[in-house]
Amino acid sequence: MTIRPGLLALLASGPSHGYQLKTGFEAATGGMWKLNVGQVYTTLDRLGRDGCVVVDVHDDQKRYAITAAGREELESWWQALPGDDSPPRDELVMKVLLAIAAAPQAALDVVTGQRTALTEVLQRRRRALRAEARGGADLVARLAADAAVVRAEGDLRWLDLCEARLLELHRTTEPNSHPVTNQEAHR
Amino acid sequence: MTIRPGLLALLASGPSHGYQLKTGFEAATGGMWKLNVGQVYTTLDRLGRDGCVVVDVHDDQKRYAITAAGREELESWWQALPGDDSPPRDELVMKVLLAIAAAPQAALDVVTGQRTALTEVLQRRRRALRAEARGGADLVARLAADAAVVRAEGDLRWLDLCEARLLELHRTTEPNSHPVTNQEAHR
DNA sequence: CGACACATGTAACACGTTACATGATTTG
DNA sequence: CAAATCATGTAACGTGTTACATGTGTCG
Repeated sequence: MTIRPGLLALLASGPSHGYQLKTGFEAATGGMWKLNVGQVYTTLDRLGRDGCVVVDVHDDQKRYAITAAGREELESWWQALPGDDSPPRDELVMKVLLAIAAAPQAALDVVTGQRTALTEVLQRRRRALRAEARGGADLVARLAADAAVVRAEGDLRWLDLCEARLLELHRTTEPNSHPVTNQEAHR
Repeated sequence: MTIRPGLLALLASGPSHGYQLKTGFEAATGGMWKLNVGQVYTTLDRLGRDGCVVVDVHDDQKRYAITAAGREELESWWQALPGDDSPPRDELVMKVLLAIAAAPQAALDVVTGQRTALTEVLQRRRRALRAEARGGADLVARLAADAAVVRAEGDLRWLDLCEARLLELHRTTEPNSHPVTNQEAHR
């Protein structure tokens, strides 16, 4: 994900300079996404090159302001569905699919390993969520915690599905003692 | 996500050359991830530089083989939990959080817009999943379709949560007057 | 023959990450 | 005064994306 639309979003409510955008971005994402300031400036350069922002210098400081083109690009981003154009490319999914392709009988190990690890993560995230609810955390922090929990729950459900399908496959393909071409199985 | 561990996974079941890895990778991911061959070669170069693979030339063709160091890196990858080290950085989450920060009153529009679009995507994915189940598609394709459905369902549940929280916030911060109908805004 | 898959690359660009350089202002 | 924050950058690197160059082999 690019910070480019994020900068446009922040600029939509008024011009500011680079450092302000950095702190604003980090605040908006609840501190989950720490930015290197350098990246902000290079991205602002590209935005300027593309006509999405304009600069005016005042008192040795640069103020960046969004343009009509910038608002247009931002509006498209608000409406665009993430991952609609590009396929999932989800790392967990890729890992399991590659495990199946590379070492079918080891794929189950990967699935169960991921599941036990993810289960712990989920418990931790649920605890964090409850703590925030009790502590009266701000909206952003709570929504982020919710997203993390929902994501982990979905991943776990999918891993269960993977296990079921893999077990079914093993039952049907090797009822007993079938010498699969796959001997080594990493180490 | 990097293709680097994917190449190692494919090489774990035997040496092959670049083009073979490209087609193998695409096959393993059910055609969801199309590779440019050039990327395979540059990644193999780096893997060679890092001692994860070795090359031997035969008949004008290069065969890449995984090394012990490569198997080690691969094993770490199998066990590593995606996104455990790095925060979520989920684009949908970032979009909503940035909308809240940049234009609180427009955030509800973004949420509902995303939800209606996502609902359609989910229906489409469910249809695709049923079609694959009927058509007896292969394991990889079905698991990928399952993942897409589970992901969309989770995102939708989270968007519902966002809407509820935002509505609650609007009720408490602007007690009367605006009855929260979420048209227009932005601009 | 001509199109297409096989096979190996290089070049240019966008973007994220890390690190570093430079100076002003604020504050303990 | 020293350290932290504010403010603006540059450089190097990994990686993904797109495009292009250059051959061989195969098949209709």
